[in-house]
Amino acid sequence: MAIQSPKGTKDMLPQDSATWQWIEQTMREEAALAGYQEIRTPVFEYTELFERGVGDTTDIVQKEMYTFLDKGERSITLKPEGTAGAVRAFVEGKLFAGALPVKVYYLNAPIFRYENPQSGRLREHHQFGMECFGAKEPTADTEVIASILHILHRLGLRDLGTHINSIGCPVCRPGYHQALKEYLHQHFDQLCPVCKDRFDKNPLRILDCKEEQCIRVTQNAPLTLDHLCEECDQHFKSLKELLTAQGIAFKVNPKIVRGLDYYTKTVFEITMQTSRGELALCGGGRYDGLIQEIGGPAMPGVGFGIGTERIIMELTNQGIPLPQVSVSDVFVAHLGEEALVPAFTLAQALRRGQIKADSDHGKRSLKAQFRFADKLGVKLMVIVGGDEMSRGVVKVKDMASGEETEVALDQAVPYIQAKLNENKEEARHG
RNA sequence: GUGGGUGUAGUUCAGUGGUUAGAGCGCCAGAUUGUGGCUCUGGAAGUCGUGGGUUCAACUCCCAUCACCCACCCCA
Repeated sequence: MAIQSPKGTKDMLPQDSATWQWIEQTMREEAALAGYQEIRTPVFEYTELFERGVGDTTDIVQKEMYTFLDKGERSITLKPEGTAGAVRAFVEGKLFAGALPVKVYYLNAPIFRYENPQSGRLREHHQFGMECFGAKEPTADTEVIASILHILHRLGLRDLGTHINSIGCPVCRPGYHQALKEYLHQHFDQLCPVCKDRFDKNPLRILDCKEEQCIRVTQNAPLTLDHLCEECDQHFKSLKELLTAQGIAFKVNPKIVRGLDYYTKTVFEITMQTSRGELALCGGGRYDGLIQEIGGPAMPGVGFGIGTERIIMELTNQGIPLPQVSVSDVFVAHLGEEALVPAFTLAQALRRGQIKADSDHGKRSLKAQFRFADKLGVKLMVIVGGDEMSRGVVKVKDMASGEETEVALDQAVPYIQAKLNENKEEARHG
């Protein structure tokens, strides 16, 4: 049996590369417009980074990390999310000492979580993320939300849900936890077994449970929004105003909790509709305590991560046409073995002339070369045959019109350049 | 971790115990002796996931096992 890719991983095959590159290009451009620069951090980090950053009571840390000991007995973990690594690099690179805020993005960083794969869920997936370090104002929250929505809009996606919430800060959270636990305690018997377990460890997570019995209990549970301190309340109000002023439609969803412990104040999700309900495309929020937790100065931050595979899933769901790129614009066919090298040489010359050109490496029949070239989607076919070679010419055939022209071999490159430009012009005006 | 489904040609799939396991698409060739798409004709291509069992006979029934897909939980 042939070796397969590991469970939950997926190859990006050549037929998908144009789609990925198009998405990446859009992300780069939109991030640059907002003043974000690229950052790349290692695929693996010391496990402690995620235990401290993401939080050791979260599902991610407790059961979903790819953790192993390296040969030096150090505990290593493959990135289960993008923010902690970016924050670590920000602190280690002492970027906090320079001009603030520092705004960075990471492009399709591989993210690993040990889960059972299914539709829209992989063990390795890729995330684009934007992080703004050193700005506590809600304009920063608005900026990152607006950027990702612009990206999704430019890709052609519509009807996505933007959900926001505020989960408070270390000032207001203890009071909220107490209120929530008091409430849940009265209905403890009605909770699902998993949530009974969560009660002590992470009561906030119970709000996110989808078990019917728990939804019934949590319907009337106290909300973080009703227990915000003055500062958090103002921040959230201001965020809502800013979003509205930017023309961004959103819904306040007081049940959004997020699966990472570092969030403070703003949390948000951008969701898509699937046959099985809503699925998060993008998740993010504010993390005003994280930079300090990781050993940096007390400094606020806000950002998000978005899964590229899920973007592609949604592009497909919405039937949005994906970019098709012709592999080659010109194919140089040889006729007879003696023409093989001259055809190859001409293809090389075309490439030096900035033309995407290809030729046959084998001894295929002219017909087979035509069929192959047709599948590549070439615009022009060049035929190098014995008859033409003896007269120092080649034939150039326009694949769309079928029209054939004889061209002197030493004029072939400029002729083809001109011909392709002409076609391009026609396409633009037609 | 728990439950459901599916494994047959390169691929998508048909095939409910009985000759030599089929089809569409793809691939190769011919019709067109130097020309693609459309059409027609022909051809190559299979350890029927793997291991065991029942049977005169197994792709088909039974058991085990592996892989993949889907769902729950949680998330991107």
